[in-house]
Amino acid sequence: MASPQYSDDIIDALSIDCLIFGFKDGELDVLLIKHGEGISKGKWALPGGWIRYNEDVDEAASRLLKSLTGVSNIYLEQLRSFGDVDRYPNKRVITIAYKALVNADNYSLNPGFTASDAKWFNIHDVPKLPYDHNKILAYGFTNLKHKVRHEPIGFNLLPKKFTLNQIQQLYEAILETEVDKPNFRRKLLNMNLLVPCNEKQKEVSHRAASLYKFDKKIYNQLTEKGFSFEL
Amino acid sequence: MASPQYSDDIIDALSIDCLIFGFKDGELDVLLIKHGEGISKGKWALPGGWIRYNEDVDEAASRLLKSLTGVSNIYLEQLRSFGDVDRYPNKRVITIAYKALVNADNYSLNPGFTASDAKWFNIHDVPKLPYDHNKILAYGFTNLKHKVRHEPIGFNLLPKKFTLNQIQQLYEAILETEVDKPNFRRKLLNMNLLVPCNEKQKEVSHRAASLYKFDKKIYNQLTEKGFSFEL
DNA sequence: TTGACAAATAGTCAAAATGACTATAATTTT
DNA sequence: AAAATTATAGTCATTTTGACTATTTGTCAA
Repeated sequence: MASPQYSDDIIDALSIDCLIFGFKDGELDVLLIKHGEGISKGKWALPGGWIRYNEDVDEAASRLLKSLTGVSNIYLEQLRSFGDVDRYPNKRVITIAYKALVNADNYSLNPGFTASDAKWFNIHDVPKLPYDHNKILAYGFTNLKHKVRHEPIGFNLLPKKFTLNQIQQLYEAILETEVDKPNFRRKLLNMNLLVPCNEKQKEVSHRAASLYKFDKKIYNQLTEKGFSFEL
Repeated sequence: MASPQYSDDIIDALSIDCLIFGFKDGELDVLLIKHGEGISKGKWALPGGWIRYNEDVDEAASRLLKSLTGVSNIYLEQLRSFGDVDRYPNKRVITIAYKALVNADNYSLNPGFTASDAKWFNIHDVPKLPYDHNKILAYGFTNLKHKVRHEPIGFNLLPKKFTLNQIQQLYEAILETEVDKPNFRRKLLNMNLLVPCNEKQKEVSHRAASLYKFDKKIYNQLTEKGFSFEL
């Protein structure tokens, strides 16, 4: 058995992959890195890597994401693991996938470690990825579609203050459908999840919309308890 | 690095644990085994073990469950993995937890392999388990509570033909709450998920209830699409 | 400065779903 | 034959929905 000798010894049969969704200009994106070395050099892939013997798996996910992309301090949540025998070439590697939602505007990408580049890709414009990364992405996207109907999700994907239309566009981007505007706002406002900022958006070439923010307490309550948001 | 030499070589940093929920006489149960050997000999724990180099992780879960308890041919679904540094004594082991729902009546338990005993425990009567197994159980139970509101679940937990009261008891056991009977049946029947068998239950000492079964097609549709069943 | 436009926000209304009940029906046991 | 039990049917006021129409507030271009 491989045993931990140095603090950065890694567990060799187990990797981590991060699926990071971003929202920007009404579009849903995914964060990919370009491998700078290794067997997939030059290919775009989900950011990921190996787990050390002396760190929790959750910690490993945050560390890897930060070292590869520069993105830190976000809430990563475990998606599931993928363990088919042949998912990785020439070696048995099981991977644990993590998922996070971020506001793409807030993150400047700084590729590092074994990544030569890092970039946001539109969800519908993702190239063929190595290993089973397309499968992980598909699973994560489906998972997000389900999630959006049962708990609030905009907190991480939207700016602090946002308009009702922005949050509607977010729902539409995730669910890949269009919804009726008046009905959407009525339903959303009735949940008491949003509080008005008493401010208007600026620099738009038409009537400015009111800005809202999330009520943190209600948001957490609803995340805990779940709700139903059918559209 | 440990390398695969024989087909039953195992991956040493990674284990599997199975959380099996059963429903019987209106009660929600969990399946535990008694360790017959190893560092937890004599203790009750979730059935689990090691993954071989030449099997998918999903396969490993089924194989282990069967060899330890005799239960086979059930749909095991991955729950999530647990990877804290200190979750397992003297060694770094990350575990992948699986979950299944079965009709406890249909399964005769046959302890085998490293298990000296296998038994159903009422969900509220589970002893202190080794490692982080109580944490896994708690996570899985919460997961089940959420799930029951968003997709049909009785298919595996109930007998082929069942009464409306049985399915209501199942919901009450999972959600740990009581619900209004007429309203529950109205809501359930309106979903078109159930089809009447045109049969009555037998050998009850009061008015016999009609038996229903699931409409497989609608069941699958709803599982796919999700729904909202707020109580 | 005025009218065309764009988008935000308000309001209408019938239909459906919900929650809290009450009433009745079908059995079996005493 | 009455009492007990559970199934099933029905009532009704309130809330939520879906599909709309209408109005307001602003920019921009002629």
